[in-house]
Amino acid sequence: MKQLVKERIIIFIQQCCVLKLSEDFYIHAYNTISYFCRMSTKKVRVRFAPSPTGGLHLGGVRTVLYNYLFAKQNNGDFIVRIEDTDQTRFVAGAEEYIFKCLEWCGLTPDESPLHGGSYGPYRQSERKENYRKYAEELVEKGFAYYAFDTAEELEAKRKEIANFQYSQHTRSSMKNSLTLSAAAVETLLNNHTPHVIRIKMPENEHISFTDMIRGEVSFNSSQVDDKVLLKADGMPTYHLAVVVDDHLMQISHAFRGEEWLPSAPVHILLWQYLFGLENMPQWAHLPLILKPDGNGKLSKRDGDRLGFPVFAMDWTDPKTNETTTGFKEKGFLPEAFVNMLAMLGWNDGTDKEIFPLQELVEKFSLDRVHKGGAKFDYEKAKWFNHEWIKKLPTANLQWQVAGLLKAGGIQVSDEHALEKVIAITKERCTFLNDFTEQASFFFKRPAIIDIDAVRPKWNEQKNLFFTELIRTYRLTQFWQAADLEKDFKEIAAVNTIKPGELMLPLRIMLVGGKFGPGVFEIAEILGKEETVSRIEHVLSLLEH
RNA sequence: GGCCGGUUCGUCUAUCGGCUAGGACAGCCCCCUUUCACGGGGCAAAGACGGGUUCGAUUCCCGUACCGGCUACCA
Repeated sequence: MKQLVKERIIIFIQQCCVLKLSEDFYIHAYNTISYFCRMSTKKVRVRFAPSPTGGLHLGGVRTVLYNYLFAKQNNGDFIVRIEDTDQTRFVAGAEEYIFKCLEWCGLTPDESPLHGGSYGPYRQSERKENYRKYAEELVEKGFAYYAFDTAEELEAKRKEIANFQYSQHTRSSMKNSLTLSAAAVETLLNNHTPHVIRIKMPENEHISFTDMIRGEVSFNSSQVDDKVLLKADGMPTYHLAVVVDDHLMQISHAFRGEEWLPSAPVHILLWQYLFGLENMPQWAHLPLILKPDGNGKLSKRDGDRLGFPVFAMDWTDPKTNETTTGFKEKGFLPEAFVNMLAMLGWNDGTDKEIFPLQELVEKFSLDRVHKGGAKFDYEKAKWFNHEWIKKLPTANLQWQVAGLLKAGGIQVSDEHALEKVIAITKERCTFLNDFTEQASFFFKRPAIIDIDAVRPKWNEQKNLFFTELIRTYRLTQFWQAADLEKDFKEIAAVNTIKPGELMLPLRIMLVGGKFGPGVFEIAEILGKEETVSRIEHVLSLLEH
């Protein structure tokens, strides 16, 4: 059935050609129709292809996210392929780190070096043998050539000619299989002379494709240089590797950052030469995430400079031993981090901003992804986190807060109390780490008491009030916030002191500082003994 | 410089030719709250510019400006 439709479409296209419609029309119609043909037949397979050279940038995580959302929405596979073709940039631990970040975000790959799959290996360094034959096939077909120029020679050229590019305009003056005799090339090759394989960009050819986000994008091949496909060390460059592996791994849709747009014509040509355009994945070039101030791509340095994380998790550079704080360690919830990233360049068309991952899977659509880059707004990121802390059920926060308190030397034994504490403090926590300040005093008498907030206005009358309060609290049968407040106000009235004069002292006695939830709610959770004891303690401090 | 892409409040964005241009973050003010928050209400704040097309352009087209990306045997 599908085959039949396909054949009819081809006939239609041929008729269009007979009608002498413009070439652009033909190309566009072909792209569109072949896209639909593939959509109906091919399983959705997407890939995130990071280069393990350091911390995982938030832009990278967003690319992962969009890949993931698209795959899951279409019952497809999400693959992680490690692009480690540059051996000079190998960084120990970077790969493991990437997977830890993905795990934290809850974006689990279906296939990867860690998760397995039937299209492995998933590290390009382990697929080295694959690439040379494709590069040589291109040479044989006349679409590529050997180049023997040394690094020094190239550097000299660049010095000599401003904006030098190895291209159809300059290749005739270089040392390559197009300028050298066949015998000379043969000799050089036999002598294992270091060489690369470069694509031979055709002259004045119109190259275009339909980007899922930007629509039709076109280039003229004369403007594109002869990119290296296979390096002297036998490793492929990104250009060759991405095409070969996307083909071998049956990738149906390829998402990547906008910075790749200029090299798209190289990839398209490679697809055309090697595997056929009809098998090429659909491209989507994602908008960039920009610096909040000034301009340009957001970088790790901007985070350092402006005081916010850029990496998903803490990253320690193995060379300098320097650690860069990540969103996780800063106190972000993965739900909030993912939600925030999703909204940086996408929306569902309504005013809704808070989305759990599952809902993103359902609602995500590429045609609602923005074309323009977005400046990163840390304030908004914090807002997302705050919203998620408030939204998440207490139970989901409990173990994390317990961990935080434990790190601060507080072992929580009363789970029920912790639950109550989280419930009444979470609205004032922007970061998970804020729970340390907001919750600690419930379980441990405050080490620092802001006595100066009380002392200036302290007097004997107040002293008597609190003494009486202690007496009353000791005797009370009901230890509920409402009752405690009632008793408090009654005693205040009898002593003719405004409750307002006494609330802050009580807060300081129980909390240590001017923060926290309602003071009687705090007392309720602290319990009779602890509340009375803390009041007595501060009272004794005030006597001196 | 060349090529490619982009351009709505300070920021993220809505609008798929009818706009008194909506929402959110941040800012400011008020209410609630005898802490800090949460919450509620309000204020201020935008279509880069110039041409077309159209009864009507933020929306479509073309220029210009500006911003960004790329221009490595890095990804």
